[in-house]
Amino acid sequence: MKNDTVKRYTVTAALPYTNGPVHIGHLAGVYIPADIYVRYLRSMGKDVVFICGSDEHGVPITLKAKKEGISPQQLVDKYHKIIGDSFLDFGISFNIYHRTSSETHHQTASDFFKDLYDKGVFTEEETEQYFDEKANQFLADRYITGTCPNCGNENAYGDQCEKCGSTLNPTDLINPKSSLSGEPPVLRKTKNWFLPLDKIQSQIDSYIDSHKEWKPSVFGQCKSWLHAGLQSRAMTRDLDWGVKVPIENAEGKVLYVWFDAPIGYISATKDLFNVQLSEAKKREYYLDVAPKTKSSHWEDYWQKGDTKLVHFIGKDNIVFHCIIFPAMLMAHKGFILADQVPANEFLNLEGDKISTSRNWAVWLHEYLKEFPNKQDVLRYVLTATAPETKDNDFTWKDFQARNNSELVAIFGNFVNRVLVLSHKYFDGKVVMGSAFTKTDLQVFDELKSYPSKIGEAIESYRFREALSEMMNIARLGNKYLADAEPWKLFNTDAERVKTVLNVSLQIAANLAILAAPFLPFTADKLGKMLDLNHLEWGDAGRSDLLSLQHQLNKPELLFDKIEGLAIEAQIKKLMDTKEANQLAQSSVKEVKANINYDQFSALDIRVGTILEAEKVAKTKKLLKLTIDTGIDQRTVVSGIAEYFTPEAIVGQQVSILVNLEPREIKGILSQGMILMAENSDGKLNFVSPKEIISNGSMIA
RNA sequence: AGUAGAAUAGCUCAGUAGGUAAGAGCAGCGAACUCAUAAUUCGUUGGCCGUAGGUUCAAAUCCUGCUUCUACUACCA
Repeated sequence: MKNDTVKRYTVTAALPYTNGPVHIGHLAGVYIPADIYVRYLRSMGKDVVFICGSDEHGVPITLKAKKEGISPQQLVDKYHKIIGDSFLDFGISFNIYHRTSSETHHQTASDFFKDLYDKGVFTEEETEQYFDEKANQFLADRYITGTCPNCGNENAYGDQCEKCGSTLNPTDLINPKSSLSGEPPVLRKTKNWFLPLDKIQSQIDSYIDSHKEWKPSVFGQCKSWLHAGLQSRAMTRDLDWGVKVPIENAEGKVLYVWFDAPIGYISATKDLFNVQLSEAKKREYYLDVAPKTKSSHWEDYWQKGDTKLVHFIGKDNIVFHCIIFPAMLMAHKGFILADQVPANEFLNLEGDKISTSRNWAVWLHEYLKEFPNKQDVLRYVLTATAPETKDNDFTWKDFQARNNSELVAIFGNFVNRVLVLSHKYFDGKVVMGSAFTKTDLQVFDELKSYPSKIGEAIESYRFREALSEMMNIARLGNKYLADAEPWKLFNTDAERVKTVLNVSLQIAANLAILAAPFLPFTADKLGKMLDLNHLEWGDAGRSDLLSLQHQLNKPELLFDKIEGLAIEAQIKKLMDTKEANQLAQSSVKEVKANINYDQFSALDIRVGTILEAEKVAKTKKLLKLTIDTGIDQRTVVSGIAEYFTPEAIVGQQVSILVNLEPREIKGILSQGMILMAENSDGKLNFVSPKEIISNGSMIA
């Protein structure tokens, strides 16, 4: 969309799922870039709403609530507050932080569904699903476990066996068990409503094709889906937690969370302008003041063609924001579609994937306790290392280095030296001496180029680049001071010194404006030190922001050095987490039921030697082994390829169960099973005799 | 396993309508300076542009294979 046709902006940030607090990955990938973008637009005087909220439905919420022994509502209440507070603390400037469990949302999502239903958009399908009679609910695939028909793993999930990697349907499992009650589930017929994406594929095709300017990863991901052909997708679920399906005979059914969540953006916008909202609700939604928008109708932000809609998300939600949500909006008619979807990649932490369940994360609410008032440091580091084009790694050492050698040394130091000099020589007054020199004018010229340079980078969603340009202003200031050397001139040419400090102060004043989208707390502090009134982007570039005789306040340090000790403490904390995880995982499994001696002696386990080994084509984990068992030479297929290369194990002695019924795996008849010891982290080891023993020896 | 994206200096990243000798910041090294949180400024060392081929007068850039990482496919948000 061309900028001159844009009248207003609707900016959304992915709704965080409310089953845990938010961490640095969320911040770096979604909320900081979105916030920079919005703060910049506001500073440009644009009409913009910035929308977010808690995504509070779905199966994992109900399970987590059960685990904690509280109701789903209590669970989402708890995390809504934690997450909302974190965003507030970090200066993520949402106009509203709404929630999908709200009345407004239930009504909006329900109406939306009903509208599509009445238009005959959905198809109905009756399928058989596993049902847990004890828990009285249908089971998602992931919550059914059983024995894998391919490899015999007893803990395969309903959708996949993690041992042999095969894709399963829940009905494939032998002895299925509900992970809710532990009882065997029964099959029950159930009806669900499907969005026939296949029927509107051509519309989606042309929508995506009209956005070749999207990031390669986003565009590519969409093309990949379209290439494969869109499938009909169920938009309802058999569950009691969520937005009730608003039609007859749909008891016990709710909207699929990915149907209801994006509608949450719309519900939030409605409540943003809802004048009837109580004060309590306003607090709950982090809606303190009326938004500075030109319109007070939510429709303008969702239905007018001159509104630019931008979704900030992580790469895992691309399909929902670029295909499914647009498909829903197209089917409903009357809504605008996203103009940009700047999806970021993922942030890793100290080399490992961030994981809520493994507690491998830097949680925002914990960070602020350990680094009080250092929101901007984290904002800076996460912007500088944002995973804009590929996954990136956050390390505490890098965090420290960027604070100490960039924020402290370049930005903080420049501001500090200017202010200290001004107070030392001129009692903190803005003064002017001899006329500007050629050098001064060149500095002003360069200064003038920054607002548009930074603005263009932000508007192109290149926040790393924008940030580094902002830092170049501080660099410019440091260099100017070093070249002009006012401390040397003061005794001989005080008039020149006055001018030099004037120029330097104007640079600092510009910094206060241009740093604001990235470092709002710092910009604010700097503004106070300079006693600047609220200035906007349009003022930046000027060389007269501070007028003569203007009194500056006492300088304070903008950033403090972060010592190695604090960093080591953080690293230690992570190492402790790692250890705790290993301990938790290595907790010894329960003993199985007793067997009698006959059952034991029925097992024929022998010592054998691997003669040949080769990878089974098209599999990740399987090796085809030829084993000399002493009795014969036979073929065994074993799922060990992730830990052993074929060359490395030829000649290895192993224990082999030789009287296991043969089974065909990937078209190869496997006659027996190699005994493996499995480590807590899943690593496998051969169970073999310490010394070479003749093949065929019995193990008993 | 398929589909898509990615791989450039120790670290974080720029760099494609193919074209002079591959760039920046940080770290490292050397020097200057002292207003400043030993911060700053100047200079400088680092790259077979993942790997093997191909197209071309010319390839980091285009094509193919391979390796590694990631997401999605996977009614799990």
